[in-house]
Amino acid sequence: MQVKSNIWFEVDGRVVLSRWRIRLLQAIEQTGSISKAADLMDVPYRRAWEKIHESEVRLGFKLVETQVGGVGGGGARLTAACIDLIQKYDTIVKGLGAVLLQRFEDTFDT
Amino acid sequence: MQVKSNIWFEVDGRVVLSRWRIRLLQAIEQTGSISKAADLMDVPYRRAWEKIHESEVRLGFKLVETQVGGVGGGGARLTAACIDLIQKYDTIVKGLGAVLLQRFEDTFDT
DNA sequence: AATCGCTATGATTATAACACATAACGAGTG
DNA sequence: CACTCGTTATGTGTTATAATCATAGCGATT
Repeated sequence: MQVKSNIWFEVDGRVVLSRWRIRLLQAIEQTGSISKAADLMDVPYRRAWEKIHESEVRLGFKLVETQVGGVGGGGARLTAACIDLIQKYDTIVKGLGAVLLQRFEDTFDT
Repeated sequence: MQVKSNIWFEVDGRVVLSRWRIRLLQAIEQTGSISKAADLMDVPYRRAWEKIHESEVRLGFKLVETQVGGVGGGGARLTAACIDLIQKYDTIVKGLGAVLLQRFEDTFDT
């Protein structure tokens, strides 16, 4: 048996940022494209794009600046607002996982 | 925007205990029946029973001792192992929500 | 103008949630 | 002893949700 956790942000009761979405955004930052990020996350492009779009609509601002066509077919990069949000998420979540795991082990004597 | 969290236990990658399931079990403890607990949780009996059964199979021991027929048609009560698990879950989760909220407010200056 | 791979989105399929329905049970009651 | 009653347990069909497949359009570079 193991303990798991998730921490996410909501707007009007709908998810706008979760651990998975954070990883996806970071993958976009690394690869420079939604498509490559989707491959990295092992999900179809469709799903990656949809989740980002969903978050953007709910938040009311863009997380990803995309370019269609051009060299390499196009690409994507994170907006400043997105980078700021990721940073805030990391700050809030940092260390909590470790605390949780420690408590779990203490409680179950592993 | 608000922060949300969930903490759950897994066995072989499958959920065996979550906040929702804890509440369900506690409702069974209070009411003495899965049926009444389901009403309290505002879900059909079918679902309540299924989730409990699922958890029991995955854990390999019973969470709820049921009696079918008899006075009042039957009933249900938590096993000692179940009560122990609930207590462990509460111990682990206790206070984490408050810490999370505090961090959220500090980070977003609310 | 031809290319390339990426964005964007429509259409389809698979999966999970939900609601409905019903059999079996057994302590108490008349 | 036949009957009642509310509960457990489970089958079945339907609906909603999520994942997958497929394809059009773009534009800097060659």
